[in-house]
Amino acid sequence: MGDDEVRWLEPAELQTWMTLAALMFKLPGALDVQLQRDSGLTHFEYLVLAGLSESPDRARPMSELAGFANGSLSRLSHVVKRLEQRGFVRRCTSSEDGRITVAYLTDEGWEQLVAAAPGHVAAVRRLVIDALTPEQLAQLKAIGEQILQKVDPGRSC
Amino acid sequence: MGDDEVRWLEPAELQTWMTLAALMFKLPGALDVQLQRDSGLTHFEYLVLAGLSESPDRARPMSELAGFANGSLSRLSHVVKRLEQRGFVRRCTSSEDGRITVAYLTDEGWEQLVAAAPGHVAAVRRLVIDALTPEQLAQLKAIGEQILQKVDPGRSC
DNA sequence: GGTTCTGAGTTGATGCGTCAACTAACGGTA
DNA sequence: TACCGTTAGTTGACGCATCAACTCAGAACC
Repeated sequence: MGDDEVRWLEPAELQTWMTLAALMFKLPGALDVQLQRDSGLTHFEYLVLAGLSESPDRARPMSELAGFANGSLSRLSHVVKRLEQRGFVRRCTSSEDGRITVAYLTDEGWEQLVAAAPGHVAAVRRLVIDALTPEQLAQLKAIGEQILQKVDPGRSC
Repeated sequence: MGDDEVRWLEPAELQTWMTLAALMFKLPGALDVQLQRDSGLTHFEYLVLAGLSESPDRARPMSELAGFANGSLSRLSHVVKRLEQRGFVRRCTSSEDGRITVAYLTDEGWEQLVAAAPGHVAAVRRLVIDALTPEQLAQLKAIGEQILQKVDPGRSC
């Protein structure tokens, strides 16, 4: 930083930060465990399938899908390759723009998602939604958006 | 689950959840990038060093350290091995209980931490603390604790 | 005092994410 | 149409996390 004057965290700030840090470490793991055990899917893989299922024709360009699932294009490419090998997804290059690859959900992929969704939603409810009051949910949304603004400015433009 | 009646997420709940999910995906990455670039440390490695530095004698049993850094014992073991190879940490078995391994910070480890801390704290400030009002910080702490209660009941008992 | 049980820690194989390097296609310019 | 820069996507090597299997030390029980 080049500045000797460091503004260290005050005790209250530190406590909040440690709580958030613990949350970031443990919540993803808890969700992955449930999904992996009950459906053989990663949370990221689930988001990929969900992102496709929400789109018209169950199809979406890779870049767009990567943005939706909060991952890099490289990561998505690897994951989609594996999902394709499992028969959940297929790829074809766009006829309009030869650079674009559109991934689309197969019927098996759809069924896999339908089978996985109830358990996943239940886990999200149990761990997050039902642990908070409606007021806290609103607070959390605002807090999350403000932090994301700093972390990743220029998303959803 | 075994129940056909699934309580799906309502739109507001879904939005909050997607925001939190995006946060969980991106905040760890952002912090790791800063630490890796400026200090060659992972966030987890940083927490390990920080956990040792806060302890009397700069030493702590592995299990305790794993709890502090929010990781499994196995993960910690691998990480401490690497940190030991880099000269930042050393291990020795406790004289009181032969099962316990205590890790302790070397002088080089201490210097590494001191060098890394300002940049890391600045990143935490910039991305999280300064993005929120004091009121929101208090809200976030409560929210985080309530979720952690569900995710990992029986921590800090 | 030997046997079993539990808790602490380590290890190696496997699988996933990241990074850098690459291919290929489009758009513009001459 | 040839060249250049840009954008989309893929690939392979490397590093880290996870899981299961293992070792070893204390506790408990008889």
